[in-house]
Amino acid sequence: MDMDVEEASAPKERKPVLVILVGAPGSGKSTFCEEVMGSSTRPWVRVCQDTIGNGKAGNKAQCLSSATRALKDGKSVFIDRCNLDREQRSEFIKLGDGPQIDVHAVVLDLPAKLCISRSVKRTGHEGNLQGGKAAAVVNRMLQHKELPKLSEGFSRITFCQNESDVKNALNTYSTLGPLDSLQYGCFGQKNPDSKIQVGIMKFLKRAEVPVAAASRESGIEDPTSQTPGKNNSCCKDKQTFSSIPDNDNSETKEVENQAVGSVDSHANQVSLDDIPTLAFPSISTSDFQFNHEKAADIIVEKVAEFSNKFRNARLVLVDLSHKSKILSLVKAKIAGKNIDAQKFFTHVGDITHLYSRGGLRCNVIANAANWRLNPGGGGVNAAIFNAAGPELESATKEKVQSLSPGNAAVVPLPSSSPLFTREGVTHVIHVVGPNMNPQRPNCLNNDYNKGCKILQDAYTSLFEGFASIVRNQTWHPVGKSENLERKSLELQVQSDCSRNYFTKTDQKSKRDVDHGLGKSKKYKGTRDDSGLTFTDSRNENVDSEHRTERSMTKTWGSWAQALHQIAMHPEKLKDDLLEISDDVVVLNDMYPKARKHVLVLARTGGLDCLADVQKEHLQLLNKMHDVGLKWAEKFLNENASLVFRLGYHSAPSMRQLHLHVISQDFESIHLKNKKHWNSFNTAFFLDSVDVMDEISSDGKAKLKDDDKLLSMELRCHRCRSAHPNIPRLKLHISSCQSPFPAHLLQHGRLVHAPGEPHSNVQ
DNA sequence: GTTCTAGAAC
DNA sequence: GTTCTAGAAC
Repeated sequence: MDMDVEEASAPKERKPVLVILVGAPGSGKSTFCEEVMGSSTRPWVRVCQDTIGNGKAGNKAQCLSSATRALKDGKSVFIDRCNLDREQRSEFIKLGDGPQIDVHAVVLDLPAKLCISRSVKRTGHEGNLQGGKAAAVVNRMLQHKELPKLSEGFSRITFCQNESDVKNALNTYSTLGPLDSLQYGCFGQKNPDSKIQVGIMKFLKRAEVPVAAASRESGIEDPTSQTPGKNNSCCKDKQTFSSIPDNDNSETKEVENQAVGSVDSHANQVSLDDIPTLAFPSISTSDFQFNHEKAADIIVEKVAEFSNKFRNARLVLVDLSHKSKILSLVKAKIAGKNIDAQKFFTHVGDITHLYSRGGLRCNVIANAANWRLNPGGGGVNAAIFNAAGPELESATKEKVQSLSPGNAAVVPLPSSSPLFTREGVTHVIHVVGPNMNPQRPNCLNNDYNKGCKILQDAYTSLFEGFASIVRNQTWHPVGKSENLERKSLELQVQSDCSRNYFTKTDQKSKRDVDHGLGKSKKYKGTRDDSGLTFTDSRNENVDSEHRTERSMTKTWGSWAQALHQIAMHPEKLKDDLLEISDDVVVLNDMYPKARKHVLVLARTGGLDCLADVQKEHLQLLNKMHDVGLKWAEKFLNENASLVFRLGYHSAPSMRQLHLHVISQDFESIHLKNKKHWNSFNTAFFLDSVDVMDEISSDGKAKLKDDDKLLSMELRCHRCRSAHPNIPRLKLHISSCQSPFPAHLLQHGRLVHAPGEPHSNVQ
């Protein structure tokens, strides 16, 4: 890297650092300064407003001039005052103008209770803030606090939210020698993962997995889940730092400051992560009882080794709890290393729900597997196998039978796996680490020489496996075992529609080619108005005849023909269809909008949509309904917590009458916009039972094809609460336990497992 | 149907 | 600056 060159050629320069402490009275600012100054080899000056007037309180101007003098003398400076709002900080930040001084913030964002109790207890405080009045002052100050952002002009911000964070920060600054400088960016905040620069995004677009990149949703946070009155400042801020000369970290980098208030919830995370990302649990430290300190050293070592090798990929260490020891250890150890905070960070959350619950997009996850590679045991292994469904088990078996400690195996996840559809995970990498637990096979009996070596090997294999995925996905993102349906469908339609290709898998590359060839003109409207007939034939050739009055409804684009082609020639795709009979074809929706989402496709020619359906088709509707029910019941046997709804879109986008059988969790990364949601959750969606009634009594269905329905506000399908955008809606529905509206509970509109309370569905 | 983009809206 | 939407492409 060019950094090495710089280090070799440019001698390190003595560079003062201006540290602006941010914290309420009692947060420990003065103690922090004193401790650092007591052990640092760097000359420090503490500028304290409480004592600057000859031991008595002074004013801001005095502080500013005192700090200026010290910085001129080449000394590093602590600004020891509360600095809780932006305005207070701004003038001090200006002292760092120019490249010669690094301006840092150290935020002592400790619980208010703690600050208050310290303030109340202390005597002889320099600022005379002690005893009873302290509580009121601290409370008032904290109500108005504004956490610092990089955009204010800081080159580094360290957030401390508990004593251990403070210790780490103390250590960082105490050991900062006169010639050292610290890495730029935000550290220690609860949600370090997050957005990446748009420019980088564009650059990455070509190298990504289509499904993982399918959505650009972000902003996942649910105001309804916040305690009212609590600080809900999930403010995001991006800042690009251009090169700063004479600094160890003089590369251009963009970092994000995500100041998080007192709400301690990973659900607050905001992410736009289309970059290849490996999420991995700590290997061997759980059930295999590997020493945490040693494991943390190895993680840091291996991350340092690999993270810089990845140009456009990220590694994320995941654990379930904020209290995770291994996360704290790694965070502490990584602080001193020169590792880009965007290429590696830690994340608190469930590795099987990183996207749906944490907003963190990871296309690859690592599994702390057992040597048999079976779903047994507990912890991460059981959770991942469970979440990925039987698909992972079979895909794993196909690939490898067993794995010895220190090794990893990459398994592409079939597209039918819930982890694929819901979370965008395309690969699972099984890793087996060393075992120190005598209750488990292959115990190393505390031999850490061997153990460390094996753990190092395990991480090497894991990261190399990830690297191979990243490399291979560059231009052929859909792997062999992934989404056969899509591929076949593409072939099918290509062969059948001689003029208009419907290529899905190939879309990206095709688009790129198109740029060179120029775009075809749009051809909606007149030219396309030839076309469709409605005889009862299955011969697609009838399409080129004339239209009858009943079907003046719609003009179908080339892309909308896929289902029609399947209905006409299901045998060509038989391996990818769930069921074929004389009347219907059943298939998985290519872009499922829920955990289970299948289509029951009518095979009758000329039946493009509900508008075309008449009394004569009643028997067919009944049949479609029965087949749909049968599949719903099959899925309910596998997972009794699901709830299904069967129905039609008033105005479908795809030609050929099809019944949606869709589970009501709507957990899918393919559900991306208002139209998607509203097409299943407004009157636009017509329940199959109602349609059959209407056809039976009136000979036609009451269509609700008003476009307004599709652009209606987003409301939860259970509790009817409104949500401002899709990410927030999804977050809400992932936990909403309200019963379904009464209307849906009637007339068999919802299908659930016998005995399963429909009000308590996941 | 999905994807991408630009520009509006926040 | 980020997020959302609409329009156009296929």
